[in-house]
Amino acid sequence: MRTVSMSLSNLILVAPRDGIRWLANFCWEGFRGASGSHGSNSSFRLLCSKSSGLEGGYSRRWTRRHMSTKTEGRNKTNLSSKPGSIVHEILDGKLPQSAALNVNKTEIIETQKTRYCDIQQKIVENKDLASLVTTIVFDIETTGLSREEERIIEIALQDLAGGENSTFQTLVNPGRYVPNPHVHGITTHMVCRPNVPRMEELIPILLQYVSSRQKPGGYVMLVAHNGRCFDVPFLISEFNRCSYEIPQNWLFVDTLSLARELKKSGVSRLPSKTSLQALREYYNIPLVGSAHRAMSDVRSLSMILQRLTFDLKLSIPGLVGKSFTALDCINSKKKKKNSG
DNA sequence: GGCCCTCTTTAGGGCCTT
Repeated sequence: MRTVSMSLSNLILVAPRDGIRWLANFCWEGFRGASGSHGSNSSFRLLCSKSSGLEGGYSRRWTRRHMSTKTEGRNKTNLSSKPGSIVHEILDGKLPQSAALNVNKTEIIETQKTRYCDIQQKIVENKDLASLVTTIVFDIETTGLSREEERIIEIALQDLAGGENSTFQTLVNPGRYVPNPHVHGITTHMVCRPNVPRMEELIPILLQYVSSRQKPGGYVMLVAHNGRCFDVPFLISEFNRCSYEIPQNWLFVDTLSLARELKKSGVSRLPSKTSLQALREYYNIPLVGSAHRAMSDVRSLSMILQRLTFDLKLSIPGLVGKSFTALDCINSKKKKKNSG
């Protein structure tokens, strides 16, 4: 009987051949651990933040206010114990800007490309390295579909390892009118509030959260449905807008691609549609919370990922082999521009 | 906007994400 505390690394190391079933068990335990707990809310006090209104304009006045995000789980991590470091980063305005890119952008992009490829290749070739992979399912809600013009208004993540702070969710203040509450139920009034963090305030917290879940010297595999075309490019766009970059050790997996692959293989009688809702209904996964809210979709996707990987006989190295990087998204966009 | 399918590849339409 596997327990939540048993790490995926141990499972993979002991007998890689059974990685498929173990991944499924692991996901299930992680999900059950997170959803079954009452959790603990963690509020991060940000001493400095830009105040904003519906029009999206910034006030340069730094204000003291309480900003809340929410985490759940059982094991302690260094996230909640070090709010000061988050405050420090924002106080000093030490945004990890890509100043170096201005020096020799091409050279750095090539270096990053090599590094990204190295990570994927190494994990696929050396299954022991799979123990260093942290699998996090995530979802975003936005004001619309265009990453150029729209903004993120909610983000949720779930570390499939479970434990305390295994989930992270927060509304995001877009500083503008929310035109599509009929889609997700998130209204302008809910997000355009002083205690709702703006994206530039949230990113350092998000980076620290993911970092807190990461194993020493490890990698992060972020999973989203239709992530390749929507969530990841949207995230890249928002990071860039706030002068941040997606960390180099983040790999991404798109469950839409997995579902399409499974459908194509004929192994499973998947429905013609491969939307999140269709997959949830096909696998008889109960809806937790409101559909189209970020955490609800994350919980559904955590279960769907488990089932898809089981049906596709995929272990962690197999998933990594199907992953892509932020740079892949950026490069494909550039190729499209050049060819057009 | 990338991916997949087909009545296809010299293309177009639908899915999927909010």
